[in-house]
Amino acid sequence: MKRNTMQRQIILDSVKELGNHPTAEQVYFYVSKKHPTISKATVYRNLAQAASSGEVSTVGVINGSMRFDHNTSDHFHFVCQRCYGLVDVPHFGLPDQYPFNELNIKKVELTLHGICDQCR
Amino acid sequence: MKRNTMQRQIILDSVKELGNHPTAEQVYFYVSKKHPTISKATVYRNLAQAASSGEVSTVGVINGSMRFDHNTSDHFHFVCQRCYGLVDVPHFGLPDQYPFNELNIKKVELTLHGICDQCR
DNA sequence: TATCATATGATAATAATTACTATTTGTCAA
DNA sequence: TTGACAAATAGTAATTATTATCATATGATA
Repeated sequence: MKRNTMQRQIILDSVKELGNHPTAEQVYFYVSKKHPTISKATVYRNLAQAASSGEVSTVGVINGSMRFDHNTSDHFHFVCQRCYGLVDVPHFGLPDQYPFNELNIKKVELTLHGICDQCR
Repeated sequence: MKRNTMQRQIILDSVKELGNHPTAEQVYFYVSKKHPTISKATVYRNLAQAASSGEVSTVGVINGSMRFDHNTSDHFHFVCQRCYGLVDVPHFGLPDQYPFNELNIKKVELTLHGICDQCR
């Protein structure tokens, strides 16, 4: 059965505290400050676990690294093609009458790609 | 200036012939049959180039590998969370009046995740 | 055909992630 | 509270996808 470890708690808290769609590496760096002996494998393991249980969500792989998201409510993303920064975009209802409704949809992922204000 | 090489041609043809959202590795395997001495780096290089020039499109990284798409017209995707198979989903118009219209959108990526018929 | 910039092939290097394993630690029952 | 044990951790090796490097080859152009 699942156990409650301090590492797990710190990792999940850190994702929330970081806020902005961090990579596993960034979570590791942040967590290391509070818990210097934590292993990178532990961070990866817990993030993967939390993602599969729905405690955090994933945005997908951007510029080679998976991006995690503390916000598990329905929303979409904008990603800058230059700096790879991520911005939340509010969810909007998708039509119900489209052909993909016959599929077994578990998750809808909508990502907008472009150049952010800072980068233009 | 850009040159027309046999390798480049074979690679682009192969993406079209394969049809179904191959990885670079799968393109390499397929291309190798026609051109046994081709280098994997050449395949990666040409796919990246073709993607940035718009000759092919990319679906994103799925299960650790970038998936390429010969279909450059506007459309969306369904990806099976078990077998990682990809299916095209017809494009539908997205609303114009949403907040993200103030952003500099170059590309809209919509991916549905679920379990495909074969896998259920 | 000579020139030269660009592409290729072969392979090394990198980066992200996962696998492995000895050790530690929550949890639960007595 | 303690003992037992399944599950998690730390540390590190291994894997996998992709990119970098560079000597050689080859399209394109004059």
